[in-house]
Amino acid sequence: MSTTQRSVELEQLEAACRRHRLPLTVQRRAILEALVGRDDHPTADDIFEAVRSRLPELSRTTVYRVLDTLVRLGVAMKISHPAASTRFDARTERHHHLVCVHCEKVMDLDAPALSRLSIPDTRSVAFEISDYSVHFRGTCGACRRSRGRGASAIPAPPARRGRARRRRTMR
Amino acid sequence: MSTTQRSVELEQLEAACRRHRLPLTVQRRAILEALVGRDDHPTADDIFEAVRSRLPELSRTTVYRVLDTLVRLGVAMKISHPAASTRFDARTERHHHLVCVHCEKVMDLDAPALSRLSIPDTRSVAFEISDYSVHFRGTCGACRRSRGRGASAIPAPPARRGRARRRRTMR
DNA sequence: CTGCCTGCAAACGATTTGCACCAGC
DNA sequence: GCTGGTGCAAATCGTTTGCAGGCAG
Repeated sequence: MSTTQRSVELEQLEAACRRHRLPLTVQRRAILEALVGRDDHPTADDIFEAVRSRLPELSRTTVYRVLDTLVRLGVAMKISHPAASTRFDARTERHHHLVCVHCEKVMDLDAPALSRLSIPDTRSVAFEISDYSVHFRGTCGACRRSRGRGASAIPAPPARRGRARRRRTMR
Repeated sequence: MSTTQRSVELEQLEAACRRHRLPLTVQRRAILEALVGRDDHPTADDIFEAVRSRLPELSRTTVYRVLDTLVRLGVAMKISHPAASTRFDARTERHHHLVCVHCEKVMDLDAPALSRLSIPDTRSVAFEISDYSVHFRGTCGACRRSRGRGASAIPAPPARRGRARRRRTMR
């Protein structure tokens, strides 16, 4: 799918770069494209792995820097997540998340009713709300199957992900 | 406030420890007390600093381990936050958060209407929802004042917090 | 007693920074 | 050509782990 078709997001990036007089580099395009192409809320390292095949010279540092730029340009978002590493999302319209407390997977949830909540009055704390999202915690299908009903009140700690072991002589 | 008065949370901890046959150590008490005593959603390191004055022997490792235990016992929660380090909260009932996108401060928001949302149907994705919270993004009073209305679409990166520089010869 | 817990030091993983070079515009 | 971007290596920060005692029950 799509070598020629430019996604809406890519056009948003071009516009934003022009507006802020930031160069539209190959890396910025490629990283945004990789982010748009998936809905699993990847970490910076996930993106690095994904883009590497097309841009072998790419460095992890650049991925961090570009993702940060995309967020500042409003083309991507960091999503709130209790896990160690930050996850990103190219969907910037209002939507909600299902977070599995066992494996920490995040799924998108579109629920029009939830996207029309009345914004609470926060003038007393001088907070100006610009947007919101609802986070649902629970157990995903896979974890439900793999743990049966006997699950204790103490959930097992989620498996650590790591960056697929490379570097460092691993002795 | 309270050298003698035991908070509800402390009693919950005692009960939970007894139930799971876990020893009720000084550190567990002290750390939970520190967490209960504040509403700014501290990081593990914030707690470490806070408890150190009373327990000078305390190690950072223990803080991490105890916070993790408190979460597993259901006496505290990790809160979802886009920032690097995990933040904790001793309020375990359903409530909501205001997160400043500039300074990353988190404020609690009680809004009974928001706590009675109808749970969406997630059977199609086999996800079992156990609880939820609403995250509002926006600008807090302090940041609003310190940045005037001319604030560009590019928010400044939030100041890094760090752990108040200690260790490492700092050359 | 016995097992879980703590402190310490070191390992680790995620992210940032300093610097020299390179690429959009 | 100027300005900001990128790659590399090393530094940092947050968090976890291995191991030798210690303490609650």
